Amino acid sequence: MGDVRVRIAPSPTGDGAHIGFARTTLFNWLFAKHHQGTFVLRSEDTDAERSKPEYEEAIKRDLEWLGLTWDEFYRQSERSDRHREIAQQLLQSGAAYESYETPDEIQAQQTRAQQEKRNYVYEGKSRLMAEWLAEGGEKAQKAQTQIDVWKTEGRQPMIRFKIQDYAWDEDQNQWISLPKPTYREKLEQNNAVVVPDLIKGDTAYEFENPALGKQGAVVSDLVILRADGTPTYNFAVVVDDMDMKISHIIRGDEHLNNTPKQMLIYAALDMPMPQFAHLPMILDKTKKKLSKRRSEMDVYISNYQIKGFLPEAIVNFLARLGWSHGDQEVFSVDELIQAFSLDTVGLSPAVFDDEKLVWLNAHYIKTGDPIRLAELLRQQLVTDDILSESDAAALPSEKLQETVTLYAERASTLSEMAETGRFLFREDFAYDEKGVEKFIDADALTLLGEYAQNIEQAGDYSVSGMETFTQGFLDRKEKKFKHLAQPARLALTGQTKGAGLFETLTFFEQQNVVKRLQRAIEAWQ
RNA sequence: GUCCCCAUCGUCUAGCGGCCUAGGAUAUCGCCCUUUCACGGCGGCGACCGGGGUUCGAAUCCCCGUGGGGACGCCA
Repeated sequence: MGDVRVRIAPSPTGDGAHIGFARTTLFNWLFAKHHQGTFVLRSEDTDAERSKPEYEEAIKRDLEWLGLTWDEFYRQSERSDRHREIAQQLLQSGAAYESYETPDEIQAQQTRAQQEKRNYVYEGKSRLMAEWLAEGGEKAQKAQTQIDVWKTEGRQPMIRFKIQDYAWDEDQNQWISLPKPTYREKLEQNNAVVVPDLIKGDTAYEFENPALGKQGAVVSDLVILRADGTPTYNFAVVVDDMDMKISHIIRGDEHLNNTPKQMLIYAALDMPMPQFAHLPMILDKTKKKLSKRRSEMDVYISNYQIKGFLPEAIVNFLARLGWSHGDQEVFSVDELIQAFSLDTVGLSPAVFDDEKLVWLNAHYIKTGDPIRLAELLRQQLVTDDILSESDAAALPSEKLQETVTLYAERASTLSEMAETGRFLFREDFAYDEKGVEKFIDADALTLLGEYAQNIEQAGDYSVSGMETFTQGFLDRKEKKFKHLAQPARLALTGQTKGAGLFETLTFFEQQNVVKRLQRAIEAWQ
């Protein structure tokens, strides 16, 4: 498959990686790993308004947390000289030209389009001047005069890339046809630019031409360099992908319509095309594009981290969003790398619903390494304000591991584990009211009291030892286990649910058990 | 409005012309296990958007509808 080089190109404008981006990243990463290729991270920070260094850091942090590490890193803003250089090159070759319209004039064109109930296209006055200039003769004179006027007005030109084959002619008061740029001519088959896509197959784009009354994709001459010399997205992407020798562009579906424009730039530069693969998007529960602003759900990876999700669960979950491998649901990272292929990426968009993520997370908690989970739980206890940082740090790892074994089968997230297990680390828990009502009466209090008194005599303070001891105790009192179990659980944990009684019991020091039992009895008298 | 993409259980998906009275997972419901809660085991409910073709045969191929989504910037 040659040298596989893929990239992801986030714009650092949000608070870290969100679900959709993480999924695209994962697919790129898996593709690179599968082919022993190179995975490039490129920060598209050319939007000076919205881009911030801390956002870039947040994205890196999230990707690292997920284990999606990159081989090379670039910052688009640091490449503007190169972008200008290529823009100049296009200018020299006649594929691009200087465009002098002011924002107000463009606005006016948009308004005009709206009034005439047609799609906005760039009317191409500067384009026409460029054509005339190239033509020479009288027209060129006229064009030069116009350009000189613009210049004396102090207008700073931006640079546009030639795509359209029409322009509005003011003199004739009508749309006129222009010759197609040669690279467009070369690229088109049956008057259409065909995007070959590894996932979608071929998509043909025929362009609109108002001069011919032809409907089609709305494509105007593309602004590639703003008046201030900064590049625009569609242009910078091509230059960067070209320079970075990207072999496969794997990105969201929403970019499919950009692809013909980008292909045209490759063609104008006479550069080889990368292969394209457009992934179906991820939708929110209302079936709209998953968005940071609109979607009323967690879209940030970091939020899932805070809620106690494991990175391997998220990776596994994300992998199965739009990709499948037969009936297999659970994949280790190595299995994913092994099995991943663009051939088995689906075509339809997937709704993001975290139900299955919760299940997967529970699975990974159940099967995970207790030593690692113990440390994660330690952090979670702090995150969830159950323990102070110093108290959490002081906890012995064994106690945390014990907690993990006690609750791994009962918790879907680390946060849930920390929350349901909070009584293990704190004395100030409340008793479940319904439970007290249901299980605590005079008999239960008496039994608990006697049990508390006897417990100190238990010789073997282990799970099995306590089981034997308790059975003996109950036999003497002629009581069944069910008479003791729930009252004791309530007294020790405040809850009517939880791990086995003896496992819970032996989690504590023997004296602490007595203390907790007595405290509960006092509270219930 | 124009262009583009998509269409199987609530959700994620398998299916690439006969293996389909459509499979798995999740969610949900029931039963079992059980000191509680879970886990686990077993079972139930639940889908091929509609209409035309093509074919001996269509969830699968084609066309037309319908529905959903996306893109139409000096944002990325």
